[in-house]
Amino acid sequence: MRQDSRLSRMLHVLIHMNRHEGSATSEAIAGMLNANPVVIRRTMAGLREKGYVRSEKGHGGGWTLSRPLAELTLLDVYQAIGEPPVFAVGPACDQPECLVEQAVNAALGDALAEAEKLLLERFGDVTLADIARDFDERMAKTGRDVSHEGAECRARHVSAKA
Amino acid sequence: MRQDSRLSRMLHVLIHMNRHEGSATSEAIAGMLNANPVVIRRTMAGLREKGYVRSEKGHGGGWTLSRPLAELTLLDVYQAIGEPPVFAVGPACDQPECLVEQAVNAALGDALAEAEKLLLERFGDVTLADIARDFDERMAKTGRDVSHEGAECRARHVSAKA
DNA sequence: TGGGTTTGTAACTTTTGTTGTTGCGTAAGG
DNA sequence: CCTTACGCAACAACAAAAGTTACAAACCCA
Repeated sequence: MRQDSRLSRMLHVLIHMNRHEGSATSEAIAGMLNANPVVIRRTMAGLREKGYVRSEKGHGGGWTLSRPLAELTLLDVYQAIGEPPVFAVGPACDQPECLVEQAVNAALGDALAEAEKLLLERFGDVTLADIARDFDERMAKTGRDVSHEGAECRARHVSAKA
Repeated sequence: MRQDSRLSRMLHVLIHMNRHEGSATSEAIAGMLNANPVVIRRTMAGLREKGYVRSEKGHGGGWTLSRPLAELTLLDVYQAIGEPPVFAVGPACDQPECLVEQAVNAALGDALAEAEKLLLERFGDVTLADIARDFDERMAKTGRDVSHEGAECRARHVSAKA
């Protein structure tokens, strides 16, 4: 099953936007993420509805942050993109008649629910400012900001198997 | 993203096999799960390699359990089917050059790793005998075993939205 | 007002992974 | 030797994210 990268992408964008003066167009953002402008608009729409970003049309338009990163958690962003399914494993059937399958779903569901609860709690604990701070530390170590200077991430479609 | 139902299915099968005298053919199992015999063989192959089940060809052949349910945990079964990815959300890129993306991946990865650890711990805590016991309780309440008497689960492809 | 810029959206294609299907080989048994 | 089953490879169907195309709507500036 393919993984949904929308959350990761939105986090990435928001932090870049914070380090950016003025607004960024979908085109520019798509360039940073090595992605498609329309896909960016599609995904950012959720953030706009929540009031986390604003978009403006026409000359000098684009996207701007409308609240500080310290007031945004991973959970906020996750919810803004529509709370997509967290797990790639799950029951074969949601409303089984078979009592065995009901018991299986209950056991599996309990474990998954617990893990999801923990995950969302962790998401709620981390603000985008925390991530930005981690970025600053990484940059201090490296000595320079290599983000988006040249080659973008091209490793995405490389097979994981050796 | 579509959910992987192999774990759920294998749990379902194993418990039925335990309540079954003798062996069950792929055809019969596929009937119980409302699935395809070839898919069953494909998935059960992993369980066979681990020694959890045996398969025999020819007349009277089929699949049989080769160890008690109390000695099988959800984790064992999960590993037997090849430890498929647990999460449907994940990073856009595994080896990003961008330091922002590295920081995002670190934060996201930490939360996901913690949730996965908890999930697999829970999987390790639950034996198939536990699930079978839960089934017995459900049957006691209902008064009869309605499992696979008539209609199978057909709700699978029904839209979740109202 | 007119033209270029940029978002908003719908429709369609591409891609990736699970599931389903077909076909043929092999082993077991009567 | 013929039927029953599994083993396996190759391919089709399907679902969901991502990419693409096309066009409308809003905005800014000259």
